[in-house]
Amino acid sequence: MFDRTIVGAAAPVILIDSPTRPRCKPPARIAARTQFIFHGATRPSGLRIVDGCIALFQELADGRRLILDILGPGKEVSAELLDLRQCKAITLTSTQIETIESLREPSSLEGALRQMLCRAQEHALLLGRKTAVERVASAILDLAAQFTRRRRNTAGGRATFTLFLTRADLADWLGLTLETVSRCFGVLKRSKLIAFDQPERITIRDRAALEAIALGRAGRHAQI
Amino acid sequence: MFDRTIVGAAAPVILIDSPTRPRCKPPARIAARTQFIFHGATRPSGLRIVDGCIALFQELADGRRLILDILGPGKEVSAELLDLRQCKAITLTSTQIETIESLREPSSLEGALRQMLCRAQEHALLLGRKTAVERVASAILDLAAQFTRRRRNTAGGRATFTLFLTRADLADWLGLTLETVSRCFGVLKRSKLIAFDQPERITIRDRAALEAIALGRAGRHAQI
DNA sequence: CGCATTTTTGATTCTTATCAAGACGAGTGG
DNA sequence: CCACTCGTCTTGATAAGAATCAAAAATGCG
Repeated sequence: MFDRTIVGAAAPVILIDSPTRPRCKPPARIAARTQFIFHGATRPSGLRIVDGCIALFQELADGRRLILDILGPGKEVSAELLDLRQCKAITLTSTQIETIESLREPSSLEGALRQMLCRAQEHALLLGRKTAVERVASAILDLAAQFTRRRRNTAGGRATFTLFLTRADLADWLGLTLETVSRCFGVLKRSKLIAFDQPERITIRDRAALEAIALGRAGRHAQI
Repeated sequence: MFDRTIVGAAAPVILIDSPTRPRCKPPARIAARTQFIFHGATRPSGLRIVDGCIALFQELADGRRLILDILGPGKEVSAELLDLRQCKAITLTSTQIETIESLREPSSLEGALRQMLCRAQEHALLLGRKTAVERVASAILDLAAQFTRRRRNTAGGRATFTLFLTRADLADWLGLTLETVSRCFGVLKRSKLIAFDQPERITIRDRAALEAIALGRAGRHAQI
């Protein structure tokens, strides 16, 4: 129940409840659904996601869960960014990370903090004032930006990407239930704003319309 | 419609739509409901709230508003903290500020960012996963911590403070409507967890119970 | 092939939003 | 001093949106 595995040489990363014990020399690959927390007391030792997906989340006393942010390739995680709060991290797919001991300028941490705060504020607006469909549209656009691989085939606003989050993860991120998330995907699919055969391979078919909904430009009671 | 007033000597603060033109030598007093934005391009010039209350907020395309944070005495505001996003600030009561050019160590900004992020994450949990009553209970506790004056009379968890926010402000902060906020105040009042004669002078009568609700320890369907 | 997990869909309930009206208080001018 | 207005707060009736409960498809895996 308390499987501690150190990632990296002197890296202050503790893995708990890890279903596997990944090789932990950076760059390391961490198995999907591995929960890990950072040991805050030690020296800065940032990690950058090379490939994969990590969710930062928080829990309420009775188990209600909220995913605070979804981090994709290029995003940084470190004790300084995470230890603030009882915030935990979990990989949503097999994830490759690299240490970034090298670029430890003071500006780096501040920039990362600023970016996280920026995203947190945007997400607060989503949670506080957007409808279910607007939330899902926003999430799809955010994830498309983070996880769409090749630039080609992105013409006309089109983009296809892998959803590393289950409907339940999305629900915990967007402050909804998994059924509502599923229904919103259905609505957007039937309206031909998105397309998917497998539930985790999403294609954006009409980015402009999706953005209009996500930003509330379509109005609160848009029929879609 | 675009009334620019510079606060402080070289302070990069722009007041727009200010109903009055306050004397702007720091420490300055700003009238209630003065909206102001910071000019981000200039050099760091933080402000600290001496007395009063400022709300940071954001708007959606169709006018839906979300207050991101409520700042009381001791809290800092600056271009670095605010410029991130189309986030605006407004005083909720007559507010006195002081410049903090003096303590411009690099650590200060980072600490302030960290604190804002911490509060933003806590608020995200509130917006995403708490019920209306839980949100109002959380807000009351937060505001009590920020705005309760004297330590005396705080025995037994009791505390009385002035609510600078209207029910509509609270609604925009908590992702609710003003009617729902009012009803929740009524519920908490009838349950004797809080008391008030004037709607803006709130007394906490049972802090422990309020905390239990705020933290979700009472369970999602608590009868109160 | 069976089993487990995830997703979808349907029926119903519950919470909160919306719409509406009245109460209260502060400020204004006769 | 008293109507009058304005803004805020409270309360009630109703509606809408999302949650909950339930069950059936789809998918992946050993």
